[in-house]
Amino acid sequence: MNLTDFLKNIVSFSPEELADITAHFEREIVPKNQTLVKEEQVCTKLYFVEKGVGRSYYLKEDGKEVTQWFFMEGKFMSSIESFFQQTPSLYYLEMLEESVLYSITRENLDLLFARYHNMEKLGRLLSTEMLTRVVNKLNAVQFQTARERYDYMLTEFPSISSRVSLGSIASYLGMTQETLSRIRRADTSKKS
Amino acid sequence: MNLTDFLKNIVSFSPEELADITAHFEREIVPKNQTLVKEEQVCTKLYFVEKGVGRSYYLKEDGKEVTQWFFMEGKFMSSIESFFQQTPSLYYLEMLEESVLYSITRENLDLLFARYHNMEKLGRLLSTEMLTRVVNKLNAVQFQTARERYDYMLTEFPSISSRVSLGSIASYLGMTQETLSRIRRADTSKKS
DNA sequence: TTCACTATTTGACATAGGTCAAAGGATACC
DNA sequence: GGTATCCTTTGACCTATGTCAAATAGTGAA
Repeated sequence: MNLTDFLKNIVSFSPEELADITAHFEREIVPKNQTLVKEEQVCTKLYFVEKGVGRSYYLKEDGKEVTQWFFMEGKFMSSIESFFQQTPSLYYLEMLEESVLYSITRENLDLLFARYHNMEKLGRLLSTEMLTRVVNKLNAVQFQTARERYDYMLTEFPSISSRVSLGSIASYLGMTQETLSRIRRADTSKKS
Repeated sequence: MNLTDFLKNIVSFSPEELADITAHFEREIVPKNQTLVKEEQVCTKLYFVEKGVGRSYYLKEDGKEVTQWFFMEGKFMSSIESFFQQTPSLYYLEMLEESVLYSITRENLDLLFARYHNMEKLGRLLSTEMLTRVVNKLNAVQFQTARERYDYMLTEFPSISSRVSLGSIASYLGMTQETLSRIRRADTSKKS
């Protein structure tokens, strides 16, 4: 999914708007396991994932990584609160595969928000969409069994299990990797 | 917190914009325990809570109510996905106290979004703010003990415990009311 | 191919918080 | 003011999932 097509599908930008907007993004190719933002740093960019997968995570007091979200192709990725409030990030951002990203700085994004009414609209729509996704996860995490949470995740991120390590997925789902491993075992024995 | 002041604090609207925007809202006074939206209905309005407290909740298969969110004075309240996608609501909305609300329909809101660039900006800012709140709750619910989740809630909704029933709060926090009751007991014995 | 390292699976056991049931307390209605 | 109803607390017991430790399987570098 490329950036221009993605934007066109959400808001009907004029060709001029679209050209100006995309001109403010910078293409970046980053290797597997690249960290984009560390905890405590201010996140200076918003990224569009054209190719690859990323995740945000934080470290618990005991040093364990907890995945907060996965960012697949065709999604925007950032440490949202840090990026928008320009405060130190609570999260790390990293790419889990070699990836093609389009990045935009806060200043340029603000400039586009101010310049184009349609751009604000895009921001509003993407942010309500993300909100409903997070609410879905919240409901899954809060009231479902480990088993059901795993099923929820497969609908939210269908291709994830083959692309991302067990431990990253388990912490995203709020369970240990042992538990996730046992769930998968139950699955394979059932379906064979 | 009244609507005009609230709006002014977020985006610098001109007086004309502000007057036109607020003119599209309707003041409603609703009694305690009034249901605004039922499950399966499309939520037709977005509400601003001037006075009172509301909550959204859904019913689990076993019929138990699960509180999804509380809406205090000075916040917007709706079944967001239903309102924006015009799909049947997964949630009930109800007011837990006698309340003063300002409501706007989807058509009027869309009209204002289209008419004022600043209005889109307001929508974007409110929606990212809500997103960070939901993310905070998600982190609390997913990785904290019952005790810590209770503390999180007191920072998010400081006055809630005296205004809302134990059961509503417990389900919001993803625990049973028995557990919440035990936490509170531990609190009072500690602090005396 | 082998070695070294990392990721996953499995087992035994521990525990936070759930369930069920009953007893108090508080509230509201007649 | 009494009684019905609802809300909160308490107790006894149970279960899903966590913890810890070890075995096994995968993967990449040389």
